[in-house]
Amino acid sequence: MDEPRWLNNQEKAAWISFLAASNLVTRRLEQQLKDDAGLSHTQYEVLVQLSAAEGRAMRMTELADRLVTTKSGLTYQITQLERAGLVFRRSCPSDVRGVFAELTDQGMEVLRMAAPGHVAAVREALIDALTPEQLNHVAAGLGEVSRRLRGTEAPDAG
Amino acid sequence: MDEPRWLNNQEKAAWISFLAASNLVTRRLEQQLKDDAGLSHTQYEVLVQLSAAEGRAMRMTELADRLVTTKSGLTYQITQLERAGLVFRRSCPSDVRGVFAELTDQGMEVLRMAAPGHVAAVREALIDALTPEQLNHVAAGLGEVSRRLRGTEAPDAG
DNA sequence: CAGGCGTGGTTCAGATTTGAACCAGTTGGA
DNA sequence: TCCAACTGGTTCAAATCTGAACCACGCCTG
Repeated sequence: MDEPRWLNNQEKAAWISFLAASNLVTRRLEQQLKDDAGLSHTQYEVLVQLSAAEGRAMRMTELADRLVTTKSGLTYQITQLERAGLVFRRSCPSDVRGVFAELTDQGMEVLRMAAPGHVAAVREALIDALTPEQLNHVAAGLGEVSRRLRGTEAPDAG
Repeated sequence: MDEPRWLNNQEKAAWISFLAASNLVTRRLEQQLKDDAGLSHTQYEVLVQLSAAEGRAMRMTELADRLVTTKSGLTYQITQLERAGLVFRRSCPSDVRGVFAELTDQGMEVLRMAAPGHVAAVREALIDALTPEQLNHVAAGLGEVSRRLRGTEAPDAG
């Protein structure tokens, strides 16, 4: 068995800052949304995606894919949002199995109320912490990382 | 109420790639560790931290801090690891309230077995996806982000 | 030395996530 | 036409996470 290629100091630093930033930012935004809008970050993202979609509606699988979550996880969250009146399900005309999640007016309104605070938090946590040039470097790097991972993604199990 | 400073396209792209990369990488590594070593990423990180610590032991709070998790979450995971025989608790001599988590030989061994596969996965997901220069840019940016967030962190509630 | 406050960890109930079935409908080829 | 393989979503039990209480002890001041 070959000696694995351990990380050198630069690489280790990159990895550690990636992990830390990922956790810290996630945690911070989760907090902010919960406090200010009573939404989890996942829920907020659902609203955002739907609000930008054709007819404010999107298929479950497509949505799960965008949010990088599992089918069963999304089923749960959509049920919650439906209960809260922010979203409703309707079946897909072209495929009986399919389900659309559609944003309600109330959902749109909640999103409108939540957005400014959320954007401010995103700025504070990430955007305004960096120079525009730094930000572009980060975007380029992480964009590449995402593209690659999406390409070799395992099929969803749930 | 002032119009919030919405994100421009560059900023939006940066934010989206950050979120996607964060989720995708996390998910991928979680998967790899579970499959190859039967550990969650949190558990793996506990072993890593302890293995690098003085006397292979660390205080609970310190550990929770490093892992960017909550006290109660760590309590749970340490209990799991203790059950598995990879870690044990012992009390702190200088402060009766304090608890040390200490790595067992078996824990060290499990870490040794898991590390190569994990490092390979980290390389594939992040490190080797980028040029060294890109990687340094990313590290610099995310390092700055982490530093800031750590500075203004809310006290742990759990 | 008492009293009040802060800290270190744990406990607990409730919310969420996960992956493995599972059901139903769709598709492609024999 | 028929059937096997696949896809879209849901369900379920088990694992994990979260935050609020809680307990016990350290620390500081009067």
